[in-house]
Amino acid sequence: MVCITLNIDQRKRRKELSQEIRKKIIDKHVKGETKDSSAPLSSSASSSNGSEDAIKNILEQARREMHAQKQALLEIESGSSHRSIPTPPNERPILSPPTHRAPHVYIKQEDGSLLTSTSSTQTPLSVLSPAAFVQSIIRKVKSEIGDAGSYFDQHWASEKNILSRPFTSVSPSLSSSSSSYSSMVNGRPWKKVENIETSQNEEEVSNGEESHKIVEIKTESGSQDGQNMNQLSYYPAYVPRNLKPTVPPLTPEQYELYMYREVDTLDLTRQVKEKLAKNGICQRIFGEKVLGLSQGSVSDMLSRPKPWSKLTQKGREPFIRMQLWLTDQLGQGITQQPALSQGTASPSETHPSPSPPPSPLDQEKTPPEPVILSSESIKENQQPESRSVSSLSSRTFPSPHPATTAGIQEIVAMSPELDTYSITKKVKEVLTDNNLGQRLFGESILGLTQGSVSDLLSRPKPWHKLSLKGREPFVRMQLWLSDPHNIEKLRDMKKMEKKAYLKRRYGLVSVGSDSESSNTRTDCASPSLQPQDYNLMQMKKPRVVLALEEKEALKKAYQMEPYPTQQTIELLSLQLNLKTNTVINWFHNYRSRMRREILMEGQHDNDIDQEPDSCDSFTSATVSHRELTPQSPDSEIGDRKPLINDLKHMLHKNCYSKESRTAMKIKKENMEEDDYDFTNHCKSYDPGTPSRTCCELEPSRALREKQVASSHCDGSQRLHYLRKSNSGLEKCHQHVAHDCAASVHTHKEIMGADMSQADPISFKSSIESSRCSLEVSLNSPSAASSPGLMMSVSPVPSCSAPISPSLPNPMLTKTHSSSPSSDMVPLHPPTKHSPNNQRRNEKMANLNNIIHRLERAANKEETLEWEF
DNA sequence: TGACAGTCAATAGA
DNA sequence: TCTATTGACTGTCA
Repeated sequence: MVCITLNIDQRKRRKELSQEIRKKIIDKHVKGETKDSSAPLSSSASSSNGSEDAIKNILEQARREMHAQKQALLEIESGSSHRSIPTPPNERPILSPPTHRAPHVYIKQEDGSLLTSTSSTQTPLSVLSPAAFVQSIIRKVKSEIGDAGSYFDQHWASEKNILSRPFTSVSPSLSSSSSSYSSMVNGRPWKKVENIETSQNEEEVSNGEESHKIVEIKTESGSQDGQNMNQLSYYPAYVPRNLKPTVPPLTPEQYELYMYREVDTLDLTRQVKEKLAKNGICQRIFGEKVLGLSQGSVSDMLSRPKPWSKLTQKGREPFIRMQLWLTDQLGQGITQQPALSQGTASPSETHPSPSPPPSPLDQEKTPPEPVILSSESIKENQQPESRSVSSLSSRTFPSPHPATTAGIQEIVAMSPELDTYSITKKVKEVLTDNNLGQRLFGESILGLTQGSVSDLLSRPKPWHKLSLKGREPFVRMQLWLSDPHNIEKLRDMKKMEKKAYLKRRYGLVSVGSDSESSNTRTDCASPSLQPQDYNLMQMKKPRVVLALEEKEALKKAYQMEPYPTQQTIELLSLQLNLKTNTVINWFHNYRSRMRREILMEGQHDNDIDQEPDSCDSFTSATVSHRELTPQSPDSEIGDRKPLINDLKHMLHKNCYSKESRTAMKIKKENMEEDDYDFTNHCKSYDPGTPSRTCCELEPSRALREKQVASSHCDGSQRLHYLRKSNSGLEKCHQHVAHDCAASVHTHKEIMGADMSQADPISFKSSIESSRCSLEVSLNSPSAASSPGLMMSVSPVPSCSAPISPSLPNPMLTKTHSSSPSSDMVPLHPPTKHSPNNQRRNEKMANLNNIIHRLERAANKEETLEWEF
């Protein structure tokens, strides 16, 4: 309950913030209409708006002052570490509207239909998430005021959090770090540690993870003293920082040169990326030698360049350096690498920004770097783009949606509700029809690994359940779908990947730039396996694979106690001989996955509900739910809408799953062994016709909705809910009367028997048996408190058919075998796929547990409402 | 600190 | 070879 409450609060909070952000953006864009729209793909501001300019000037002035102060502090202080400096609220620069386009977007309408629109006018939002937004403000302020010791790192640590992310440069690692930015770059702590332990020099170890670690560390430590940088890289993030970055900061004069010039950071970074790629320059080297930043920071900047207008002075520094580098005005050590073909369209030629004279600073920061390698760099500098394939994409698959490079997150933030199910469905179709693998798609388009893609495609969360970050992949999918050349491009990538693979395989290319580099481990990997790599491999933590019995035990434990106490966890770990962390992780994962799956399927069911053959009453109930649950932030019911809907979906799913529908279409299936929980219950049950199932399920849903309504709504809203649910029940009654009278009778009998056996307070005791979970729900206060209701239509129990996991339960078996009449009628006929049933059961358990907790919490004050 | 979202990546299965 | 599963992890939030 606590958890749910928190969710509600979080949702509320996010919603408020989201609205606030949207409002800001809208305001901003409304104000910014006069902005220079000619800037191609520019996310930089060209604010010509007077008031904005004034504000901007003030801010800039303030920044300059702060900068001066910081510089002074920098001179005074040395090696200071983090200091938490109280930060006054600061303004958040708002992005000028990039001119990206977000072509066809499937927009989920209120009525559930899809609206495909060309949202060329979509205005981006430079926001990661509402929470991140707020934090970024704080961090930004910190970086602005910044303590001297963490000035540089603070800058990027904060700034990059609000960078807009391009659609194209999709790197799994980067993508994964979108919201937090950190390090998601993929870290497997233990791996990182190993890397850290084993590598003495980050430049020697090109392991991607390690580089990520470096990213993380450097992000924390920021631009450090050059000589210490590498060393610091192997320290935890809390390592005291040095003040001096690898590359001395640009002088105020240099800032001045660019300060008021509009720079298309997007274009700039694109050019840099091209140049890096063409010249095979490693990001890490580039970052350290040219920008004075870690590879991660470079990667971030290149893949998610912040609009110029949003950059602080310090934030602009790297971009200035980039310009200098592009124009060969920086220490040209890097660009003079053999592999670097200077002829490669130096963007500088086209870059509008003036080229300030190379400063001594530049000379310092770009010492010749003979170390640079091509193979290594190739990979690394592709890493920001995306891994392997995506690295190819950076060259050959520039961007399926160039415009979206303005910042996918902006699009996400501004995106209307998308139908994730439809999108994923479509994507799956396209991928399948065109024989395009998930891996390729994921790595090059979504910036995710195959597993994640599979996950997303098969179990897309409802839009409203996704955080901004979580919505990103779906927006990318949407954008990709709208790209008329998406398939061709992906195919090209596939070819390129093949070529790269062949090259590598035959020794032409020693470094993986192909599929194997699909993970960060190969980023910037050295051509050959280093000794430390072997060490790493040896030290690699083996993946834990839980035995079936262990899983079953955990599942049972979960059904009994979804949120196990520490004691329970320890007990389980002892009994199962597992690490407590493994048990904890398992519970986390299981809860999360059950939740997600249920939601996803609920969403799917919603779609199906729209179909003619779906239950009218439920459809109406669904609609009514939507209608009744406005998204007003201050509305309790609104806040609870997701929850209620979730519950509804869960119930719906479990009572009316697609499997059941499928099964119904498929005819009666052979009951498999692990369907025993259903088959045993259904011996007297004829899977029957779809209509019958529908009838059976409908009441339960309506009933459950009623319960949910009772427990989560107040006043008139609750009444409304109840009316609706009653309406559904009435319909169900009708259905039952017409189509499944016999079945209903059976149900009644069954329910009578069942309910008579029900022990409302046998939560714990019921755990002892395998029927635990579902019966927990059945016997939950709400269920118990509405026996009449149960009796009248009965499907609830069927809905809550005993979950009894897959392991046979003597008790259960006995009960059902000996007393057919007491068998619960299955919600749906057993499906052909036994895992589905089992999964459904598990989900049911999950659902019921949730409901149970809700009801338990609401029971005290809502008791009367349960009966009607 | 716990719950959670999101993700990676090893592994299993088709 | 591709996809699905899933243990583990990071970062965020309250």
